[in-house]
Formats: sequence, C-alpha cells, structure tokens
Amino acid sequence: MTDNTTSWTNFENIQEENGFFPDDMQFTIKTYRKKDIIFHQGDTCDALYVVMSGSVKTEMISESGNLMPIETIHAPRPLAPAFLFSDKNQFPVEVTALTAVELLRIPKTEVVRLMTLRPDFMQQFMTHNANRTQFLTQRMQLLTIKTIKGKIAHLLLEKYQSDGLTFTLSNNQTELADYFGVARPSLSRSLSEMVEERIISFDKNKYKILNLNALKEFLI
Amino acid sequence: MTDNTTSWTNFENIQEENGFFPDDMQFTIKTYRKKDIIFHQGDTCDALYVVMSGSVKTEMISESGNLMPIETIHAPRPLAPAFLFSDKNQFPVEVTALTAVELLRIPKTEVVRLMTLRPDFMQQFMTHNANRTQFLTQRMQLLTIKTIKGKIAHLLLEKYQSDGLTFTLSNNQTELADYFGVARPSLSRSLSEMVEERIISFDKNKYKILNLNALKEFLI
DNA sequence: ATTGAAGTGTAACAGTTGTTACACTTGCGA
DNA sequence: TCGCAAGTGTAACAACTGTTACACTTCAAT
Repeated sequence: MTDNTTSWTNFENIQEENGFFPDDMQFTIKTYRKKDIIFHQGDTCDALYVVMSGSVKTEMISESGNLMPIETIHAPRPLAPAFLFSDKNQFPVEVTALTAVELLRIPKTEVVRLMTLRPDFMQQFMTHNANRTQFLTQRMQLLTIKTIKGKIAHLLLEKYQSDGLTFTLSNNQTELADYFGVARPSLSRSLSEMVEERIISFDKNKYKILNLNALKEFLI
Repeated sequence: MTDNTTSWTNFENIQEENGFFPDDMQFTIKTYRKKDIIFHQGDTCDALYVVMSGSVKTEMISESGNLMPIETIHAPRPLAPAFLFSDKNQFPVEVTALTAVELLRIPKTEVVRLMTLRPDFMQQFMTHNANRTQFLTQRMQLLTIKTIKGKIAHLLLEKYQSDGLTFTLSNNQTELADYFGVARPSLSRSLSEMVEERIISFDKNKYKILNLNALKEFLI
C-alpha cells in the first residue's frame, strides 16, 4: 500500500571505484535462480544482505505450516536489516527468489566498521530502519481498527490528507480486502453501504468523499 | 505481554565520570512533574530523549480525537528512538509524565558523533531498535489472527515452546482481552469452550495443554 | 466479621463478518 | 468474434463476536 522503500543507491555502485566504500571492505556476492529459497525462517542472520538485482518475496510460516505473504522486495534494497542487530538474530521469514537474484553479503563486523568509517552510511542505515518501524506502526494501527468501515475510513482519510476529496486508489477491491485482512464480499458490501449512506462514491478505482464528518465517525 | 525492554544501563551513569561518554558531549536534562505533557503527537523529534527517572505513558490520537494507550515506559529507556532518524521525524504519540520525570536530551548531531566515537554505543542503539521492530512484528502477527481461539492458541503455543505443557500466565483474563483487542466476556466464552472440548484446562492463571494438535488447528 | 473491589462465569440478544454461490461487466487475446 | 479471466455486486445463511446484565467467588482492608 504505502511505499516503504528507501533508496539505497550507494549500493548500486559498490563494485565501481567511486570511493564511497573503503577499498578493503569485505563482501561477497551470490547469485540465485528464480524460485530458489534464499533463506529459511529461523536461519541465523549474521550479515547484512542487500538485493542488488531482481526481486524476492518474503513469507511467514505460521505454526500450522501455512504460508502468509509479507512483502516483495525489489533491488536495490536490504533484506530485513533490522534483524541483523536484534538479540534473536534469526530471519523471521522465508525468503524466495522471484527472479534471478544477485545478493550482496557484508559481514556484521564489516557493517559496524563501515558505519564507524562512514557516518552518512550509518545515517542511511538508521533512516531505513526507522522508516520501516514507522511503516509497521502504521500497519498495526490499521489492524487495531475492528470494523471494515473503520478500515476504509482510515485509508480514505489518509488519502484525503494528501490528495483532497477526490483521488484514485492503486489497488482493486480484491487487493484492498487482503490488505485489510477481510473477505472480499464483505468489503464490497461495506463499500456499497457507505455509498448508500451518501458518505462516499466511487467508480472503478476513483473515489470521492461526500461526507467527511460521517467518515471520521467510523474511527471512534 | 512480552518484555520489550533493552537495558540502557550506560545512561544511568551519564553524569558520572565513568569515561563511557566523551567529556565534551552536549546534553541537557529537563524535569517534568506528574501529568505534564512532555510531547504532543506531531512534535518534531530532532534529538534522542531518554527517560532517566520516573515513567511516562504514550498514547496515540486517532483522527476522531480519541486517545488509545500504546505503552508505558519506565526509566532508563529511550523514547521512540526509531523516529529520530526517520524521514518524517515527528512523534507518533502523545507523551505524558506518569510520575516526576527526568528527561535526557542529546541532539541528533551529537548522537551521530557519539555513535561514530563509540561503536558499542552504536550497537546498543541498533540492538534496541531492532528488538522493538521484532516486538512490533510479533504484535502484528498476533493481530492478523482473526478468531479469539486462534489468538489464544498462538499465545499458549508460544508459552509451550519455552515452558512445556503446563505453565502460568502473568496476565489475568481482563488484561488478556485487552492485549488481544477483544471483549472480556468473549474471551471467557472462548476459553470455556476450549475447556469443554478438552483442548486445555486452567485454574486461575495456571494453564495446561491437553490436546496439542487440536490447539495447532486453530492457527490454520 | 463485614464490606467492597476485582476477577470470573454465563446468558440472551444484536450486530458484524465470513462463506458460498451466482450473475454481470469489462477487457484482452486467440 | 468468441471465449476466458479478472473484477465486482449481491443474496442467503452460518459463524463469530460484542454488549449488557447479573451472579458468584476470592481476597484484602476496615
């Protein structure tokens, strides 16, 4: 939904002589084929991994063995960088290659050294993690809203703040339902009722807020 | 529920001459009285704040103006450290003093300098943020489980992994219901039904798993 | 011993959502 | 043009949860 990507453009040139990284930095690059499993859930995470090219998907395995999709990561972006420094440094997800993938690996000790040498790298790393935390916080706030109409109101009011009363959503109803964690027909029903109550109107992905105050009421 | 506190013991001695912090480090300490509002939601967060003594509570203001409790922070612990480095560096919550409070303030530039000078401080900072991210991820996983019995199963199976089939929960039903985000009588009903089905048994806060496989079924 | 607060069990009813099934539209490719 | 897949609207019913109210137990304080 919200774009959670921080640019990691410096990594794009890691193999060139641009002077950003120290010459003696240790790193390895490994390639994977499509559908390869890169990491299993629970694997130890003792290095910083960055997707240099291609894309991977992450999935969470529930206790019952089911797979729940979490997110898709496109190059260039680090892979679960927050867990490198956590006390329980294990991958919380299953990581699978969606395409051919080049994966950069920098050992934790090198990351620490790099951060000490390059304060701007450290800030970039910190900022990326901070943005992810903020993303998670927002996602959690949405999940704590119990009614479907409340979730809809939350999303539309967020859009309203940036785009005004009329805007286009980039997701169809099926995707929205997944994002909200509700059944698709239930979402459709709630939307229809809100149209019936003249609170919103929509056609395809173009939405219009007709009664702002009524929309806010759903968040109480 | 889960303890999310990382020790920040180094800060306890910040005013002493223990050599951990550079002598010329800039910081200020401000005191607040009970019930003082320390930060408003949306205030700019341009420094690292650490609760040195006392405790504060954080609350999120919904669009409708309602307050939703997030967490209580006891000294010594940093205050929303993740947001210092985020692109939108604003406090996501309202911060209020629960007791008399001493608050340490270190400007962002000083934090960066400190991290460069002291790799162990940087690691501690990173670890704390990483643990918070992991905490949020776990919390979110629980919220994505829709049925009450599923939430119960999730919690009990987590306990089972560390303590075995018999264990004591540190929360009563009212607290559990809040943690799950469900109504207290609904939780009680679900628990009773699971006892009826001979999947678990409990007396006060002492729980026993009778049918492990049936418990796992609730997570599908 | 009595009172009162906290925690819990339980029931009846209302409200919301999920499930399932089917119809309809749209757009695209064969 | 035809057929097919994707997206959507809708209905009937089941399942689950919330709300409200009340009874009961336990335990600590007076």
